[in-house]
Amino acid sequence: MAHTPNPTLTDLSPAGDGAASGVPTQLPPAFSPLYQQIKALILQSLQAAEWKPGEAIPSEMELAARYRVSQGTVRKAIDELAADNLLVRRQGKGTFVATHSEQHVQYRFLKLMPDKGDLDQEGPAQRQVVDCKRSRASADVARALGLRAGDPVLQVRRVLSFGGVPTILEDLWLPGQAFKGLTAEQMASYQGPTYAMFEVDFGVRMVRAEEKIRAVNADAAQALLLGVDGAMPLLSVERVAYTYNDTPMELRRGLYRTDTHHYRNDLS
Amino acid sequence: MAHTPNPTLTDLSPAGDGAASGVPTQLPPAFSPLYQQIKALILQSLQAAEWKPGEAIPSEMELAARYRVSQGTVRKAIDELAADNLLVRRQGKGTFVATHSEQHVQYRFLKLMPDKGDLDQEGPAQRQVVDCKRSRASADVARALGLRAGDPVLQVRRVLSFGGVPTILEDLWLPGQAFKGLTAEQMASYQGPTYAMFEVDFGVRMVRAEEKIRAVNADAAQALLLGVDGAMPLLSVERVAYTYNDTPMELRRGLYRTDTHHYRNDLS
DNA sequence: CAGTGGTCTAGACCACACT
DNA sequence: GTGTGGTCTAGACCACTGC
Repeated sequence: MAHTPNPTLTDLSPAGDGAASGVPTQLPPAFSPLYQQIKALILQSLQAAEWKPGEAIPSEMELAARYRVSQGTVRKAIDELAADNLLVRRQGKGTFVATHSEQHVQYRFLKLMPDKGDLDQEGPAQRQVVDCKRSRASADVARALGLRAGDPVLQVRRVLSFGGVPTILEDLWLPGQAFKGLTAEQMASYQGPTYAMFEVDFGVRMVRAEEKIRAVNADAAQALLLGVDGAMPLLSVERVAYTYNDTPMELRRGLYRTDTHHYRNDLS
Repeated sequence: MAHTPNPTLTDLSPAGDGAASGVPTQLPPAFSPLYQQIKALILQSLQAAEWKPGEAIPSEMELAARYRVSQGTVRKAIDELAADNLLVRRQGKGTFVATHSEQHVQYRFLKLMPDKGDLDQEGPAQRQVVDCKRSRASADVARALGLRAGDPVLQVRRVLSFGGVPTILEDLWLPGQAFKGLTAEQMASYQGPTYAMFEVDFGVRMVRAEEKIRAVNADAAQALLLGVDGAMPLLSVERVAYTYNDTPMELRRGLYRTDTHHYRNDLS
C-alpha cells in the first residue's frame, strides 16, 4: 500500500493528476494531507455525537482499518485533536472524548487564581443564581452569538463565591434554541462545572473561548451583589464560548474582584 | 539499528537492565524517550548559542547523523521545540531559531488590542522613556527575578503610545548582571521590539512569560503620565519573562488603558 | 495475558525554495 | 536539479492498564 490513497477518501494529491478526465488541473486542488482528512472525519463523528464526552473512541488500529490508512496517519490526526483538547489520550487504556466533567479540569476556562494558593484549596465554588429568565437578544448579544436581534435567548445572572466571599458576578446569554427548558433550579443545583451540565443535559460541548478583558467600575447594583464599595475597580471579562465548528453558544460577562485574586495568563 | 541505543546517549530504557553491575534496579530509572533526550541536547545548543536567533539549525538528516538516531526521532524532538515557539520550521528552507526580530511576531507577548481593528493598523508604537536608572532590588523584585534583595537591577519606566495616544505605562526591572551597559538612549532608539534588542545586544532571548492581571486605580503620577483622569480604572499587568532554563530575566509592571483597547485571551 | 497508546526505525515519495 | 521539511507506510518493540 505504498501510497495508494483509499478511493473513499478524496484524493487531493496532485500526483494522481487529472489525466483520467482528460482535463489538466488548472487550479492546484488545495493539497490536503491524508491525516488532515482523517482529522476532519473524526471531528465529524465528534460533532455527530457518535462518541460522547467521556467515552472512548475506537483504537488507533480500528480507526486505521476503518479509514484504510496506516496507524501512523491516524495517530497524527489524533495527536492534533488531543493538542486542541478535543480528545484525551491515556496510555494503556485508550483515547477518550474530552469532557468538562472531570475533577482536574474543573476550572479549565476560569483563569482567576487566589493570590496565594490554588482555587481548589478554597473549596468548591458556591453558586447563587440571582436571575434566570427568557428574553430576546439585543443587537450586541445577537452579534456575539450569531443570532438575529430579537431571537429568543436565555439570560442568567449569578454570583460565584469562594470560601464564602462573593468574587465573581456573571451574566450569561445562551441561545434559546439549544437551551430550551433550562431552569434556575438546574443552574443552581447541578453539582460540578456549568459546562459539564451543558454537555450532559443539552449535548452542547464547549471547546474553546475568546475573552476580552477590561478594567471597569461597578454600577450600584453590581457592587451590591459583590458586596464591595462602588469605588473598587473590577475586572470585566467578556467571553464568547464556542462548540465544534466554531459555533458560538454562550456569551458571558463576568466581573471579577481582583483585590484577593488575579487573572493569570501564560504566554509563550 | 532496530533499537540499539547509541552508547553516547544515556540509556534510560529499563530493557538494558542493571545486570552488568550485578545490582538489580530498585527505583525504575525514570524512563525517558530518546526524542526527549535529543530535545534536551538541542535545547543545550540553543542555550549555548551554538545557533543564534534567526539562524538555521542543521538539517534533520545532519542532526540524525550527529546524534546517531533516525530522522523521525529528530523530527519529533524538533516538533516539540517548534510547538514551544523555540524553533520555526520552514518547508523547503530549513529549521530556524525563533526570534523576536520579525515583523509578524512583533507583538507576540502583547495581548492588548484596539477595540476595532488591529495593533498593526495603529502604526508603530511610540516609546517614550521616562526614566532609566541603576538601582537595587527590593524584596519583591528580588523574589520575582530570583535575585537577593539589594542586588543591582536596571529600572526603566516608559510610556507606549498608539496613534499618538498614551496607552501603556510600563515599569521594567532587569537583572543588572545580564544587562550591564543598557542605556536610556538604547531603550528609546532601538527600532523594533524591546525583546529583539535584548537578543541582539545582550544575548538574552525571552521564551515565555507569566502574567497576573488586576483592575486598579492609578496614582497621581501614573494618571499624569497616561494623561487620564485619576478615577479611570486601569488594567495592571504584572509579567515575569523567562529565558531558556526557566530563568527569570525581566519583571514588568504595565498599566493599560482599556477604554479604547482590551486585553485579549484565547482559551482552549 | 491481551489490548491500548508510545517510541523508534527505515524507506519511499511529495511539496517547496533556491539556484 | 538539489536539498529542505512534510507525509505516509510498515513493522518491531516498549510501557501501561486491566483481566
